[in-house]
Amino acid sequence: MTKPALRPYSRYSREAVQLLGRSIRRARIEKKLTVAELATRAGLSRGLMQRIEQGDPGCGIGPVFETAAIVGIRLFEADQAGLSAMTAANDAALTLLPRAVRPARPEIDDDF
Amino acid sequence: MTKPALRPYSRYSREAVQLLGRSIRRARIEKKLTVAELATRAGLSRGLMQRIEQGDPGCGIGPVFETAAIVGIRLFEADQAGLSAMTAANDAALTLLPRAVRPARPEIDDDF
DNA sequence: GTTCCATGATCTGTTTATGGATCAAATCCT
DNA sequence: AGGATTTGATCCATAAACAGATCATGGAAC
Repeated sequence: MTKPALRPYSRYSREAVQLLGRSIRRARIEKKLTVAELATRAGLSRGLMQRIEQGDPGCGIGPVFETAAIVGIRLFEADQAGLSAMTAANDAALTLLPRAVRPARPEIDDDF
Repeated sequence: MTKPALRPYSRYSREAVQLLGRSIRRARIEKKLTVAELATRAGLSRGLMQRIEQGDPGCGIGPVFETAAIVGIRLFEADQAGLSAMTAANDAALTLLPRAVRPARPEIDDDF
């Protein structure tokens, strides 16, 4: 009896998390780093490091991104400057949008 | 007295998490979705949805990636097929690497 | 083959995230 | 401006993540 998933993640996001984890593992091995070594560098436990590499969706996004950065994986295909630029652009776009959303009426069709 | 961060995240990973969160927010508003609506679709609470958009590194990577996917943000700039391809390529590369890492000797230089 | 060590898995206790409710403030629409 | 509602923030109870230790297995180097 396999444990049912607590949350029904979509295939896309599940695969994305796993890809990131396995990419970290690959980069770690190529750099000849031990799981324990990488965990220490990232400031987390070996157990968590293993879960990250296995693609556990329950892992905090902070620790995952941190280890990815340490082994040299670029997020959003951008370096530090690139991230700042994207952030600025995104924030600029946000100022042009309404702050609160008024959901479109479901268009009730109740006269028949 | 401000609360010291539990974990010292690098600027890069911190900014990456924030960028993802604010990108989700932007996409959500552009799609005219309410925080509550998006939370429901993703199967999580409104409170967590807010933290995700604020770039809280403590949020699970699963919920974050899931909401990103729902609002149409592509992870690793790849669609479903792209993710599968990248996963396959990565796994192939992994088979060529040693499974266990033997850390390089510190190269002790003790004869002088 | 033998030895050493990395890895995988499991357990326990503590910390933290998360859900759900609530309230005030901000904002959108008429 | 007025009314409705989204949003932001906070609180509490519970579930889950995380750290740390331990044991068994398997791979790497010799």
